[in-house]
Amino acid sequence: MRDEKRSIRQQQIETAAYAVLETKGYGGTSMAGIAKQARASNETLYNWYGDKQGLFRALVTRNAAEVKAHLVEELDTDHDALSILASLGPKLLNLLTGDRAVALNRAAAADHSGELGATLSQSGREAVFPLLEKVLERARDDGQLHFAETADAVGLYLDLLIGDLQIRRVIGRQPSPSEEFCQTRAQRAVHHLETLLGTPPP
Amino acid sequence: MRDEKRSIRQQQIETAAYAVLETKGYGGTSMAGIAKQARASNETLYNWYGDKQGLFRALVTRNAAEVKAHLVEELDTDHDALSILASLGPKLLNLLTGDRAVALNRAAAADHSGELGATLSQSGREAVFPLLEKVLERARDDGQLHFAETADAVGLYLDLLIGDLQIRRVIGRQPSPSEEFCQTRAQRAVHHLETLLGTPPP
DNA sequence: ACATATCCGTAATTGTCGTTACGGTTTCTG
DNA sequence: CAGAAACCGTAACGACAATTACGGATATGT
Repeated sequence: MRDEKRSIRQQQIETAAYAVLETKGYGGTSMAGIAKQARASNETLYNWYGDKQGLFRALVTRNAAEVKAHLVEELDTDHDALSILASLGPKLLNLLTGDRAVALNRAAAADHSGELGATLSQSGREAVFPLLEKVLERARDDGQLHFAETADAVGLYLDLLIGDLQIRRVIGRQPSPSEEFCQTRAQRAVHHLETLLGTPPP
Repeated sequence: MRDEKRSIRQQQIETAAYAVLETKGYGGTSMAGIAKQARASNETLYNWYGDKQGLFRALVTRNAAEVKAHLVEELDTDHDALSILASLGPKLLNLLTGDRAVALNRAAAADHSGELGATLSQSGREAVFPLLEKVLERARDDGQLHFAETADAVGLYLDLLIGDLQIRRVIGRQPSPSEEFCQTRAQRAVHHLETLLGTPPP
């Protein structure tokens, strides 16, 4: 009962942190600003998260957990592999180029210690990667795709899906993509993947 | 004679700025730090560049000019289009993921005004794009590639070439790629482009 | 209801940054 | 060579951020 309240409050604080981050940018985000936005006190922020970096670490890890949960949900079906990719791709693309992910990437870019970047990557790309490996290997078992190195195939898929969209989002040169855009782009990625890996090498 | 000295001094100052930027990160880069590293005075920095943003704008535009110069040099040959891509790709990839470009992208990510990002993109991707369009259209004229929308083809090439390498570099999760890595990755991009666009649609 | 731990609002502390100002020195110009 | 202009080194100023501290309010457990 006690813990639930705290958990709710943390959600509120982290939501407030995103709000400040998305409107004022990383440089303009201060602990005091987050506290005011959340109607919380400085003391609470420091008691709960230790320091500024700790707060952002919490944002990153929680976000990553949510991303992974979304994807695992999609994965635990017995649909055929390529149709899994078709439904998973848009969701993944949407998550990776959404406002929250972009704000976190900006924070990681500004963090010279590299810790945020490491956390973001470990719980982002490096958590999604093995899931995609499973999907693509299932596709290979079904004879839909042919490749030798699973990691290369996953890398190719991610290149086709994400491309340089994320970096362009991060430097502010690309608006948040629409749902349809993610749809068509994910379809294109699967289509190209089929063309490139659909026929066995001689 | 006066201008030459100033130009040399500006080079030194901007080199110093990169040095600080690459070792201390964007957040740790101050005007005073750059001045000290360049053995210049604060006053000179402000007289020449106006303010901090002006200095970074100068870095971005000068960097972009150099990138474009490198590429145009490559382009003004009469080699066949795909072999131009083969020699241009590694160079482009090297420039985009090199330490300087990464530092600038981090600066752009931290700049909430979006101005640096706009300048970086306009003089980077948006300057390279038309050059690549010319190359791909030459390939189409020669019957090597087939596509309807030139912009889509260029986008596909860039996705295959760059992928999410840049964003991973920017968040500190990917070391600066080696020359050979850029070579093989660029070759892979051309190879896949040929597979995807090499045969005319029905 | 009471004692206690927690939280809010606010202020203090300390440090840094962007920007401006200034005396001394070097460099150009005529 | 004299005067002017530009540049260096350093300091000053105001703003703001991270972090800590504290009194009053609020919720918690008994």
